[in-house]
Amino acid sequence: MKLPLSFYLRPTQKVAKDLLGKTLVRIFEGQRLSGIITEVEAYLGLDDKACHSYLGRRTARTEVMFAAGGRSYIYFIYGMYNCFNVVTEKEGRPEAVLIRALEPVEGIPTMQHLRGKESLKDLTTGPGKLAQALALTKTLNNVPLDSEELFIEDAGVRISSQNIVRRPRIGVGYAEEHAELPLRFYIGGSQFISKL
DNA sequence: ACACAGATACTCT
DNA sequence: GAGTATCTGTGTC
Repeated sequence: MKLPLSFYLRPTQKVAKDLLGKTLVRIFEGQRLSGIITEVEAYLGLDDKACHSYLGRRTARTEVMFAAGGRSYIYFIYGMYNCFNVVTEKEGRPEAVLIRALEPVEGIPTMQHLRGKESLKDLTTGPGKLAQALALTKTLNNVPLDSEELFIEDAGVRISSQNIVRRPRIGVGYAEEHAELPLRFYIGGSQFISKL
């Protein structure tokens, strides 16, 4: 079943861990494209130098993060890729979870076409890759995650906390003393991780 | 198995 | 104008 919006109105690190094993679903041209979430990163708002909303930076781009949890935050990066996040916490607390990798489940041929790649392992193992595979673009920024075209389901997969690996986040070297915080979470042993 | 450069355009200073 | 929560192809060991 679809996760209720209340799922997202909780501390960001809890939401991040609880997202592992859930199924991200995108309805694209009437077809279900989906995958099990295997890797995420938490971005902790005002006090987090790696976060776009650090110190309350409020711009056209970051505006979504200030809304109540349960919306999509999709931003464009490196002139080529999109990254998909879920906004967490209550209104006014600009925090989010970046979805970094999926295990592809439904609509694999369509994902292969959207990516221009065959290999299952190259389909959704990275934030830019999975956004491309699920056709997550600017038009899906700031939509509620109980909408028709984009939502997250609980398919009953349970990940024990013993099987969750915590590591520093990827690509946030600019964040100085916050760069090494262990805010990246992934399913131990999964083949569908962006990097080990 | 790494390591590095180039692509490419939006966002904010 | 500078920097970017990335990916890919190419080169070298």
